[in-house]
Amino acid sequence: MPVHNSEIASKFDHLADLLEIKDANEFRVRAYRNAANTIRDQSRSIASMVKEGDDLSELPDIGDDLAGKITTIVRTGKFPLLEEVAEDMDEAIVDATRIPGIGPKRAKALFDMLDLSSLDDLEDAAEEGEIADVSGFGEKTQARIKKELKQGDITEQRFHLDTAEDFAEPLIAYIREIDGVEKAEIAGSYRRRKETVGDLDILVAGQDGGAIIDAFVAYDEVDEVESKGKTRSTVTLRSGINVDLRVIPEESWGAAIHYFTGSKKHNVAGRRRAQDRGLKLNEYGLYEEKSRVGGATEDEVYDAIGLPWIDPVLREDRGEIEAAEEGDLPDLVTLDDIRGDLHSHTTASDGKHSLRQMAEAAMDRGYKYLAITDHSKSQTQAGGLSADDLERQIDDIAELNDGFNGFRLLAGCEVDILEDGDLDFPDSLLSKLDLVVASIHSKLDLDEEAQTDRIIRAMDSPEVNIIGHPTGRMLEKRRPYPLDMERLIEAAADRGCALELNANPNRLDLSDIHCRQAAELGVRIAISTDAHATGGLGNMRYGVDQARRGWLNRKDVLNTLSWHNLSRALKRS
DNA sequence: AGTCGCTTGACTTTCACAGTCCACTGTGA
Repeated sequence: MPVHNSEIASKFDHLADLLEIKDANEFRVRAYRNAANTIRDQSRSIASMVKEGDDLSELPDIGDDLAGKITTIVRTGKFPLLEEVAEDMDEAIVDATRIPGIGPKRAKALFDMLDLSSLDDLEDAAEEGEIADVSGFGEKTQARIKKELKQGDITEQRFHLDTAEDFAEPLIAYIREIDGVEKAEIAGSYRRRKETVGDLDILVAGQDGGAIIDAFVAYDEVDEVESKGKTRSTVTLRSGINVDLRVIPEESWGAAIHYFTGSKKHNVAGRRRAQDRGLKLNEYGLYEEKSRVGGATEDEVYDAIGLPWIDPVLREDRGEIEAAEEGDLPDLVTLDDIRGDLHSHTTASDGKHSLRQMAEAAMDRGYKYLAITDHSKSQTQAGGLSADDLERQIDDIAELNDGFNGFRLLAGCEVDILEDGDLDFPDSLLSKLDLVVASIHSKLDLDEEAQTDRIIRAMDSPEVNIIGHPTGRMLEKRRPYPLDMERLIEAAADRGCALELNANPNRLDLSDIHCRQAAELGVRIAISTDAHATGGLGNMRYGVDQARRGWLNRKDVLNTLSWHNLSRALKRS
């Protein structure tokens, strides 16, 4: 099985982590991180590029040396340098850097000075008050470590949806080829398109379960077989993700896929309805008394409990059953409804591709428009544009647009919201743009009231069309900054300002729940990829999935509008 | 250390802030 891009990228990132802890040359560390980003952003499979003999050093930030290392990883699955560096290192130090405020230097210092070997050790040391005694550490740091470790979500491993797909899609393709497999599908939160996935639940319809499972555990990414029987098996893949496989007879398919898709609460509600109708619903089928009366398809299951089929993205018991009963299920937005992307970056700031390259990639996706929204001047580390740079970019975009037919680049900016809610550029400049996204990138630690006020003040400017990644969360990595979302959404509604649903699978910010709240108050949502390279535009589908989980219709989503209607919608005053 | 554009060497994100050592370092965006 070919090595996935994400696997190569995380090997490089892992090496960078270890080197950083070892206090290696910072440029060396950065070389690996840059390469990891390049690899992750590639829409083509690096493994297949190696197979076809493509020159990897053509890729940005990849030279002869890294091209060689990548080739080795693809051919052998091994990365000798990483193994060598990891040999005398404690992985727990890497885990400790996930504690906010603890980076490689401090983690290493703590583990060395206190002779620790696990996060549990670290927690004990914090409890005992030993950390405050280490030079460079004090009471505050100790209290923070104690608090973060107590919350306990540091080590729980969930996978972002895109990473899970990397592992799941080849696996399900493999399973479908196994002799005797009639049907195979991934259920669970993966099918519900939840933003992170804990493990993969795979359902197979087939006769000879034993043989099917033998073939399943022979999949070459299987690292460990935890259990293995005639109807079910649990394994861990080398990526660390757990996979549960269940084999059922085809006549149980509908009941089983319904059951394994969940959510648990949705299932409980469904079973209750079955009971009310004198039926019993379980994973094998629908039963009246002792006799089976259905369950071959999901339609049959829902029909038996008096409901139309409900899309998996809605199955959270958040009112979908009542809505189905009333014939009031939402007409969910689809990827085909999307006419363009309203947040992207170019080489002018921290993107990887030019205006023209981004435009062509957007046209290839069938879009009618793409907004270029490079960073503003305060974002120095992201190469933020000066006012002059932005003026020039506006001209460049106008010139490019003259050459396009039926497509339009929108001149925009992702302007920083400063601490007091002022914008990084004056309205006089922003008014020259087609569209303005305003985002927070600094001062993430303000209290709830200040942070909420700050964003609302930014929305007071009539030039601001969209608030970018509104809560600042990074899935599994950074909690949202404290915000009064209700007040924020109301303020957005009052001002006719849209909120972004950032489609990057590391963010998916807004959450499904906030999307729904916003739409209920009439706030439009922009589903935007925040692409930093042409490949990043492909993340749109994750945003659409999230929007669907948030019950959004086509009309709730800003970038389903034609340019003609969008340009009118962007005029706030 | 590694890339890139040039052939032998220049360049690689910058800056504010918290926290502890009150001048400095590490962290995080």
